Amino acid sequence: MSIIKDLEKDIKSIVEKSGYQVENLILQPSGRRDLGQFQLNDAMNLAKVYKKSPRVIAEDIVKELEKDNRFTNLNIAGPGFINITLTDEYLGSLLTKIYEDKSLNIDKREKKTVVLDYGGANVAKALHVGHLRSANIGEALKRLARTLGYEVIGDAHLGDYGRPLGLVILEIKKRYPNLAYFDENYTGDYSDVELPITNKDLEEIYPYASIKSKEDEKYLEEAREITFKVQNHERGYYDLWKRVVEISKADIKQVYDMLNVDFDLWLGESDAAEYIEELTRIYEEKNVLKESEGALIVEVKEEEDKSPMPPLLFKRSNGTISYETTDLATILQRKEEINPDEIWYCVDARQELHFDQVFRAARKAELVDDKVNLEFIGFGTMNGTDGKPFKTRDGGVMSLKDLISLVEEETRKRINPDTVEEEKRESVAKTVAIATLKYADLLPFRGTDYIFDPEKFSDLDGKTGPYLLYSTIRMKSLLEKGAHLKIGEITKFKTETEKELSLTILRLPIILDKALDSKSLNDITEYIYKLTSLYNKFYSENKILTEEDQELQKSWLTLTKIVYDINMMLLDMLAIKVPEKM
RNA sequence: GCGCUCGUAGCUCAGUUGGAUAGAGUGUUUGGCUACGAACCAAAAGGUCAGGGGUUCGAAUCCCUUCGAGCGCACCA
Repeated sequence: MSIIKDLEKDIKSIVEKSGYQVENLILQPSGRRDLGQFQLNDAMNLAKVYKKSPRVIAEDIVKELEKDNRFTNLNIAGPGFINITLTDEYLGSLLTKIYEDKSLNIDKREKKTVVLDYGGANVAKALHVGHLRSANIGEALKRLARTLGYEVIGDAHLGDYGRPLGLVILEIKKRYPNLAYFDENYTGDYSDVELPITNKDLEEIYPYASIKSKEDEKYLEEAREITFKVQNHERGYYDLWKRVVEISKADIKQVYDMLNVDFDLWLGESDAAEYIEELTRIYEEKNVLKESEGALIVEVKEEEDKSPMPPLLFKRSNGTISYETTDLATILQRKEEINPDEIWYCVDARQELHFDQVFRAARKAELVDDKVNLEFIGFGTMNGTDGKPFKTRDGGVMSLKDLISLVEEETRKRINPDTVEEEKRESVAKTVAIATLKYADLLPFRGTDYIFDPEKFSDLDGKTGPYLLYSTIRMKSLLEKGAHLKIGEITKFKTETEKELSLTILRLPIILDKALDSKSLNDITEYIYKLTSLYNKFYSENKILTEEDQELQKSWLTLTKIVYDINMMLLDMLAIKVPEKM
């Protein structure tokens, strides 16, 4: 158990010793730092239960707390707030313990297997700014959950099924009608066939076909037919699709690599398609499929629903499979291949209704055990400065690659030529650019729609990724220069800043816990900024390496090392890399 | 129409299982480098927490209501 949780438990038992039962005692930072480091609000709540004045209860509790020599400056304020301050010796000893054993500043949870579905990439479509959030949030959530003891399997769940594939193949057929893939008499091996199509072509072909299908009914019908052929593994069409997926996947992977996003599985919707037969059989056996207007549906509406709840479309009237059904098949696939305790979906908040339907339909056919938690982790939309989904000046979407280059232009200008060797500057510029983007994206609460302004994303001062990298590198540099000095114990504080910093360090486990509960990273991005800026304040107040009081110097270096280690851990959790120099 | 999410400083956002004096960055004004790395630090100014009502010892947070915004409502994914 973490030190802060231990302390909470101790205080809880002290409160109980004073004669009061508390359900859930929370030791929170005092809102009045002039009165104490922590505050207890329980006296006010207990007043109702025990029908006593909260001040009297607070006095009883304080009387008991005073017997403990770890606390000092105990006082009661306002209606009954109890303020608690730790003695310097005690606070220092707690920090020393953390220096010696980092695991004392983290609360592991019981092991669970989780499949995390994130990324949102689609075949034949370039990753654009809209994909940033799922990638960043999903990756960080995965790392956070692993740090707290879960086994997490990240799945890219590539969008490689449905109508888009029909459109792409159709357009390829229009442009290259003589390809062996379209030759019914061809009996050879398709891997020998030369395909004159690059990823760049695909990125142009799909939007072209998509627009055309909206204007040309006949074209759309042809695409539907091809979709059907591919979904039925028809020779030639299916093989070409596989090729297209490979080309596209290689490019997508490259962008995810840049973002330090790493999937354990690169399964796609089409892999789940293997399970559709079995899925259909289960749904037929459970007798939950209904025919409606020529299509097969699952009713998912419940009595107490206030909101509209349309039925889940299982099979379209033209025989093709909807994406609701591939999502159900994916659940079945994960159940059979992985058997997870939870499945998390890190996707756009606008898909909430869709997943609500899918989860209900899954429960209805008992695809997974009741205990298995299916969780929708929706994130907000990135809007432009006009409040509408972000578009570039010419009205198009901005690709992630373009965005990265844009920010990179700014970071390149700021690299210190005295510390970074010339041949490393390009890669450092890229690392800092990625940090800028990721941090800016993870700063708002997950569910918030936020305004995306490329210029603001390129800002390198203040509460930004570069600030954190710069500060962390400076800590490291300091530790290296002071490597010959004593370190390992905190026995002395000179100013309030150091104590504040120490208290912030102690709060880490609570922050991690909260972040995993809310499945949002903004608690962590806020925390790391708070910790770093407090450290920078401390840094500017003192000259550590030239300090003559050796005990103080030792305490300071130890504090530096603890903060440095936490920063490195948290940045890694956010999938932000720290360059050696910048 | 029904439903979901939201409205906090000039701008971008935190803060909501109810706690004391509502925070941060940016922008504006100002001070601090012959460096333990200034992509830093310090200070000032900036708020009827959309409006109104209610519950409570206590409300940005919970309830009701008005106004405003975004999103979603089966054969696209």
